Amino acid sequence: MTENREVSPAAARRLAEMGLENFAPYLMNRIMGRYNAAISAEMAKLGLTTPQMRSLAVLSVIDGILIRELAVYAVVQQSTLSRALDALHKDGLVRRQTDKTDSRATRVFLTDAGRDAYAKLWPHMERSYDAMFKGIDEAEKAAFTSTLKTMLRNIRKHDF
Amino acid sequence: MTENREVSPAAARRLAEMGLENFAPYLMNRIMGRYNAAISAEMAKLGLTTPQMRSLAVLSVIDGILIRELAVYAVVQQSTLSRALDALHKDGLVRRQTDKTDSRATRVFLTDAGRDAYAKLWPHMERSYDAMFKGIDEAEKAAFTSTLKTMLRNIRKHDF
DNA sequence: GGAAGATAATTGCAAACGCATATATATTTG
DNA sequence: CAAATATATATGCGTTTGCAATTATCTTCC
Repeated sequence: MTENREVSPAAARRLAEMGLENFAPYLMNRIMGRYNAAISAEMAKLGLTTPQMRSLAVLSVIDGILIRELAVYAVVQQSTLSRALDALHKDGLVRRQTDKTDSRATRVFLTDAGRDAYAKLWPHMERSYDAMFKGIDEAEKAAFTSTLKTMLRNIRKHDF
Repeated sequence: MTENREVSPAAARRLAEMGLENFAPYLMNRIMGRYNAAISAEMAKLGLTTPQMRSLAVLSVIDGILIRELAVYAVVQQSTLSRALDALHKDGLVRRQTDKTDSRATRVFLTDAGRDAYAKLWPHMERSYDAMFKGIDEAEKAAFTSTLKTMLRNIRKHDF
């Protein structure tokens, strides 16, 4: 059970040897592909794009966040986010406000209408979330989420 | 219409209550966002897009796969894949071949040059993979991957 | 304290994407 | 067995995306 071997280490195998179905990034892309497609199909009915719905979701947790931080949390490019916020603002769902101590920066806030839109959106996110974990007990789910947190800490470029 | 629930179950909480950092889809999107960005930055240097590199990776495991199956494995839309294969073919990395028993369908094969391209590509994928799991022991990694497999079975629309 | 460099957000533009449709072939059905 | 329906892939076209450049402000450092 040693981790280091003289020849190629356990992890250093080719994809074909370990099999696609044992390669976590492949599985995660497959799963998130489905999850995101399901959500965005629902969102399209409400007239929201993925960056828009992610912005609303993040803002429901951290209101008044800086745009550059929102881009990280929502996992969208800042230029894309900028345009998504334009659309959300035009629909009256968010408002932008220049930061008090740094006038280059902008904070984004949900309006009441934005909170209503999020309230419509969340049940869909929750349904997909529950579908993902169907048949997985709380202990396994907790362990899984804990591993995810470690992984995010491993590869993130920001402190959050 | 499914199981009738008198009150909201434990999972039926709003995002703000559970916190973004405990919401698995958020964590997975963050992690895969970084993973995919890291890989695609490397791939750009080799002149490959994400659909192209995913096609090569899948073909390294399942050569001669049907295009519609490849689209599922690579998690790309079929129209996008069709164009990605055009590019790969133009570069001599894959070849298309009409299926023997169904002349509507096309199978895709790696050429020798395609296999070489994949050989250059894999070390980058592997490095990111190892980075993700840094500090996570084999048992935890195995449990995590096992949960992923269950999740994929839960939400996939195909038998593979 | 002012020039040089860093950072925040936006925007122009070309490339990539996805939906809907087209084309060809298979399968089902009356 | 011909017509209707389904499936596999490709493509036309409008939308979205991402890179790079822009504008504005802040920070550093000589």
